[in-house]
Amino acid sequence: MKKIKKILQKGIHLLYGVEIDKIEFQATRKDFEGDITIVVFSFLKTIKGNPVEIGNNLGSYLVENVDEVVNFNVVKGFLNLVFSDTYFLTNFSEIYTSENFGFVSTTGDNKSVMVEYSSPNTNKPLHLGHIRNNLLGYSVAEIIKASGKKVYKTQIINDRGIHICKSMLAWQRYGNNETPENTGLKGDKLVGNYYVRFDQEYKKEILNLIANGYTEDEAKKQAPILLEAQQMLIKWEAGDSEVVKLWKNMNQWVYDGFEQTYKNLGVDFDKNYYESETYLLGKDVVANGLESGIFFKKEDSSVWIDLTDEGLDEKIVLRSDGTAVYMTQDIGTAIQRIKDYTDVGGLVYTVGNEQDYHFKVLFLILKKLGYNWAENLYHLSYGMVDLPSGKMKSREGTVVDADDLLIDMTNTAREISEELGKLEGYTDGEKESLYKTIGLGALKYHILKVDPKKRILFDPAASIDFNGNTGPFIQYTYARIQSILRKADFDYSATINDISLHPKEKSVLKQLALFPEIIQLAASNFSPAIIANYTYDLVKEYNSFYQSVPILGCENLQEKIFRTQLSRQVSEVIKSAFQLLGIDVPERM
RNA sequence: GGUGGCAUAGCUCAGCUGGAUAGAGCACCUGCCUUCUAAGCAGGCGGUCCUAGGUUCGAAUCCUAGUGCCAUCACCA
Repeated sequence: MKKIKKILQKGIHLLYGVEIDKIEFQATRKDFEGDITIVVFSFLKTIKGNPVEIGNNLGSYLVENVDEVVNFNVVKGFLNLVFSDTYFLTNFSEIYTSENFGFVSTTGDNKSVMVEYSSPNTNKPLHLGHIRNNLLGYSVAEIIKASGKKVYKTQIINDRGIHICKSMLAWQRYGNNETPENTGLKGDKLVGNYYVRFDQEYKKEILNLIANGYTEDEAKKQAPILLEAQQMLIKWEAGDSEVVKLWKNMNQWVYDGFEQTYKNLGVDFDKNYYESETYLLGKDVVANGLESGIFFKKEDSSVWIDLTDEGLDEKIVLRSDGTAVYMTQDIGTAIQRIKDYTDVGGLVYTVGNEQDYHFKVLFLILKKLGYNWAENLYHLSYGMVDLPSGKMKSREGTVVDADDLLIDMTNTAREISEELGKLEGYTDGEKESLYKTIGLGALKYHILKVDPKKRILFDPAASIDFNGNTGPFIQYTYARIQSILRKADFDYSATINDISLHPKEKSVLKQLALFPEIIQLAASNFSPAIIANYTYDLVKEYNSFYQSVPILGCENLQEKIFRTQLSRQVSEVIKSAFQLLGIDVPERM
């Protein structure tokens, strides 16, 4: 492409005596003949004349002077160039023989990136919203890795605060010493139940107080159970051994439960941070910033930062009683991370778009504190997952539970597979693992294919599709290719360079060649959706090719070899692309 | 009210830094399993790209204003 650009510039100079440094190439649209299109319109400012005539002149010049260009045509102001089959075949053999096609290996020059995702509260189980968060964060981490940077995956566990005390208190009052062991419940589910229980009791007490003449606002503040929870938080901060013991116990239950869900979901972390361990550092930093004048203190001794010059408000960073707020601990956590990993030059936060403002402020504060890495902070902000009934609310029980959803998806995959009945010879264990691969593939693809910043409407009643633009469709194509490769019991390692290409082969080839730039594009946009949509297009092209021409049944050996190689390469790219999305591919289905 | 995001086919979504007649899937209707896996392929139906202006040879895409939905503007996290 660079070569053509150079020659074209030379040609323009020769024919018209002017210099043009910006020349744009684009893939030729399907309905026209050609491979690459140059838009002649954009030259009209420097070259006066009829665009069609200019196109014809430049086209002839290129055909004469560039070996790879064998033909051209001009439609209106569009110059379509036709490339030789040799060019495509050479291109393919480079792709076919390259190791990890499309992936850029990590080099020492690039600063590492830390990607934060998941970051749950430890008072309730994970739900569909967390699933989107986890899938996005995990996938973006994989994509950045593939684009050539070292990546650390991390989460911040929100293990302190009033919400934790609520579950603790309800368990103390109504728990009868229930444990995950003696109930058989997952730890996060057990704790979540008591969080809901707290809310029920709290609401009862409010109604009671209102009946006794309190206003609603008063009742909400004066309910005994809430006061008791607040007492508990104070005791926790003071290090009360009884409370801390209970806290550790119940948090551990939750961690064990999360562990299982993460494992089922197929995500992992290199390092966990706990809010209870970083908020103190945040407080120190605020104290220093107060001395250097970045923050200021109000009469009630709360500490603030003034961001009105940046078009934002004043924002609190420390309460009047000296305790930390959300912002305080986030400042501390960020700094702690760079301390722990000195090679990290930037942080990515996977957090819902309801916190856009928070992160804008956080990034500004860190910049004002003078950290050079503060230039490389990115809030991977994504839209909420809403149900037809509206927002999901844990306290009201209107959530789609993560574990339940994973089981549902596996069940659906099982039903469909059994109906199709293509798995003779598979053991029960192999089947179950396949159902999980397919079910999870459907769910993950369904969520990842949409642009992160858009909100998703999830209807549990209308089940996720397994046909069309879906994970299983792509997995199916992969499995089909594997089946061909299993049957290809001949040597297809030779390099093919002198056959004439079928249009369908050419389309597949063009789509394949895009993979490296797609990875870079997805990385710079932090968007798994770009990978998903690319893969879908590739698979569509391949299936069309598959149905139009024979592969193993091909009579010409050269063509047979080439088509087998092409199929294999497509399956490799599917596998790589799905790896970036955290989706497995099956050998059969 | 201030700020930010979103708005494309009945539904779910693509459409890259402006380019040709706006594309897929689902749903609905036709065809295709005697050949490498039909979770597939080929075709049909379906559009005021929210509205109105502007910039440009050219706008779904950029700018301005408006409308609608969502989020946010807490000594909650």
